[in-house]
Amino acid sequence: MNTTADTPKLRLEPFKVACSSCNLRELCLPVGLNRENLDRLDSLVATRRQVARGDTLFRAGDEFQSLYAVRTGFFKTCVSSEDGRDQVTGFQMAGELLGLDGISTDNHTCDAVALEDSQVCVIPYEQLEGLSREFSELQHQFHKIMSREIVRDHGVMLLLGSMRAEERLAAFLLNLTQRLQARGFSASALILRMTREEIGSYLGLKLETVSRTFSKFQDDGILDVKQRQIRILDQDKLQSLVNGTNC
Amino acid sequence: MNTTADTPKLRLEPFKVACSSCNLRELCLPVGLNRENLDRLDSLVATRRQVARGDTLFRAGDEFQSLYAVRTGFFKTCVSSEDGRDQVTGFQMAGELLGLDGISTDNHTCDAVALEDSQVCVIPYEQLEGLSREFSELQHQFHKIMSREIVRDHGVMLLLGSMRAEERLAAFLLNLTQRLQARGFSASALILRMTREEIGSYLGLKLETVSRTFSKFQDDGILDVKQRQIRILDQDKLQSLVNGTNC
DNA sequence: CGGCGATTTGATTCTAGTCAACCCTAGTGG
DNA sequence: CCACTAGGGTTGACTAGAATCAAATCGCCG
Repeated sequence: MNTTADTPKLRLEPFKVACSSCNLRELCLPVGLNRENLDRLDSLVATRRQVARGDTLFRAGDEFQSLYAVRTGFFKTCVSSEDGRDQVTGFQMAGELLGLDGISTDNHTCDAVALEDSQVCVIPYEQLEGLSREFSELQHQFHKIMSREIVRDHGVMLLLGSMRAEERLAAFLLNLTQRLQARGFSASALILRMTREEIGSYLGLKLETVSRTFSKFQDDGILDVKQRQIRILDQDKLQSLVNGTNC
Repeated sequence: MNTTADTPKLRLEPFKVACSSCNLRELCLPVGLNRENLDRLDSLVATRRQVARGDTLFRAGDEFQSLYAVRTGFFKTCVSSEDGRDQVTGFQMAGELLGLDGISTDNHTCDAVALEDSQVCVIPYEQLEGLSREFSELQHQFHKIMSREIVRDHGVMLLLGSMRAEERLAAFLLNLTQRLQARGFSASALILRMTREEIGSYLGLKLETVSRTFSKFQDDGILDVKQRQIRILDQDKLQSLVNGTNC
């Protein structure tokens, strides 16, 4: 969950930074594009946007115009029902796309909130459609990203529908560390960017239950928990909670 | 949930039936296509497949090659974790697409099982990508369908993460009748094609809880429940359960 | 230093899960 | 035609796990 977001250097980078030179290009939209096509994508993804911690990138109801690729920082997305209930539907880190929900009705259906000072690449959607008609690699990669989101959501449904609190938290932590590891961070230490309440909302638990479960993992020697700093002491035991291996 | 599936007439239709003459064209992939483009889509969606009740259209792990549009009948999709837990992720009726999950890894990630004798249109995916590069209406409609699936999944996450049993079942029934109504069926009477256990799996409840909740709705005068035949007696009360209006 | 939001922990309640028995209904075969 | 059976469904008694309510503590920021 550490990103380079908090190094002041980033702020001084030129406003335009090309996909072709982005260190996330192996994780983000450009996967599988050759040099020529990368250059064309660059011309599309021309602008960046800073989003300060706590600010929203977009809200439910906002007109949908662009997708956003997280460049640095960390986001949550949440939907809410008429009666005020709300549900965190995901946490997004560098290289992940935000805004796919907006395509269906031309309006966003969830809020995207920055959990730390963040920077996103703005991808005008109409232009993306246009470009992806021109070269199939981009088209295919974009479809894969949408499909992956669907598969991810099904995984969350499995978690919410059939796992107990400990299993949910274990699965959540393993998922986070896996994604962090893919970005070059440690697999065993992380700093949570979200509150217990946000974790709880994502996992379908109350914040007290999240807190208790962290404490239990600490007691069991699985984790070292210091507020939002987490160290995984026993990866195997965590994994076995998800698998149900030792139940 | 009544479709024309059980009229023997259908079986005698020619094997090829065009999207352009399909009565689902306002719900399915062809939305927004003009006549010329419809004809081109027809050439792509050339084959049908019958799936008998209880049979699988595809299984998790199967190679992904095609999407499927439900023409008649009713399906469920379910994912399962390594340890055997499984979760129904959706129920699909006429005009809805199956198989979107497969794009992400070129393998399906869930099982699609027919809950009644069904017929699907086979949409070869590579060809769909090709055609949607050629005309933007198809491309856009396809993207909308994927996005709608993501939005739908977020709704289910909200349901699983924050609703109580009664609210879940009420939301489920309202969603079903809404979709049936869009297909010309009654908004107040339906026949469930799935077992209590399958409903429970979808809603994150045990089958006993589903059964008890049906009974309670019956006692409260909200529903008339005769096995799988449901009649909605008090739509407003059902709606208010979802909204939390009268809690 | 004071205050606030976030977190932890304890005590209690309540919802849904578990286990078990029984009941329908449709389909089977004598 | 009817008894038999199996699978799905209902209901009851009890339990477990998470929610709720409440209080105390921590850590950060002005």
